[in-house]
Amino acid sequence: MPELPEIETIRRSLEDVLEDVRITSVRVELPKQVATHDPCEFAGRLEGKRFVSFDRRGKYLVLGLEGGSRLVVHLRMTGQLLYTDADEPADKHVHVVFGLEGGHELRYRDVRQFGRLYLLEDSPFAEQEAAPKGLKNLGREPLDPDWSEAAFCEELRSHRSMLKSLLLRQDVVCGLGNIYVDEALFRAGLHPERAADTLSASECRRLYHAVRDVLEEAIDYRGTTFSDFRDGRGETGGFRERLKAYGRGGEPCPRCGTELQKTRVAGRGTHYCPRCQCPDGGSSGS
DNA sequence: AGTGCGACCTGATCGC
DNA sequence: TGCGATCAGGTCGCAC
Repeated sequence: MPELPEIETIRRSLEDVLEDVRITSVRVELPKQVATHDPCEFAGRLEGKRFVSFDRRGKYLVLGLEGGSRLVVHLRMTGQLLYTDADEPADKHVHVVFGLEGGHELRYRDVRQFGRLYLLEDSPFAEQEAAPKGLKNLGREPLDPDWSEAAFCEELRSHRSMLKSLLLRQDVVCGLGNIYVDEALFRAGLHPERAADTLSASECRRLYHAVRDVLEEAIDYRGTTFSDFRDGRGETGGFRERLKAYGRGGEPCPRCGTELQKTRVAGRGTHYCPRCQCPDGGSSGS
């Protein structure tokens, strides 16, 4: 569930409270959540280090530590990183606890236990065996100023797959998940099952801007909370009520009033307007 | 190259 | 009241 806007929101909220803060202890209660080390070694390498940088790559959070190592976190579906007072009670879903100077803790909480923590070195991710494949093969950052319309259109035309599958691929464009793919396709007026290599130049352009716009707006609203997403301070996001398609199957399309459909495309729940996003392309004008 | 599916998990929800 | 089935979805590995 947490996608680019949610990870970016967490990144910012952690930067506010963790900059130059020292880790005093590390407790791993569910070892499988740490992918790179056993609990003892993980703790030993982190204790005493300060957080010095806060970055994001796609859906990965990259926390830089004093000395150059990096704590990389992928939240998958239900992972949370929560900054709290140490005396705040923790529930059974808190699986890793970083004790911090000043009586606080950073807690990794994950109901479904799909998320992973990686402790990596200073060198490029691609050179590290322990780095997750997905991180090594990450595609372009959709909010990078260097990500051009032309590059995106060329990429689209080189694939025959459905738009939905393609936009979900992190090695093509990183950071999109099920929610923002549906939203971007709705905004662009493109059917999720449309073959990528059949898009006209103007359709490519619409999709490019739809992706960027929806991500930027969602960040402005601090992400989308369906059930699990919280930022580092435990706050929910405000973008949910601004979603136009995702989670709205059966409701009228906000643009034309036709009933929004919920189907399954590429194995995912998919929400779209059968009129505004008609399959043969069309010019969904306005 | 692409597609589809099972695996990994728990909790919420629904039908009976 | 409870029990089983189903769904939710990010990523990986595998089969076709």
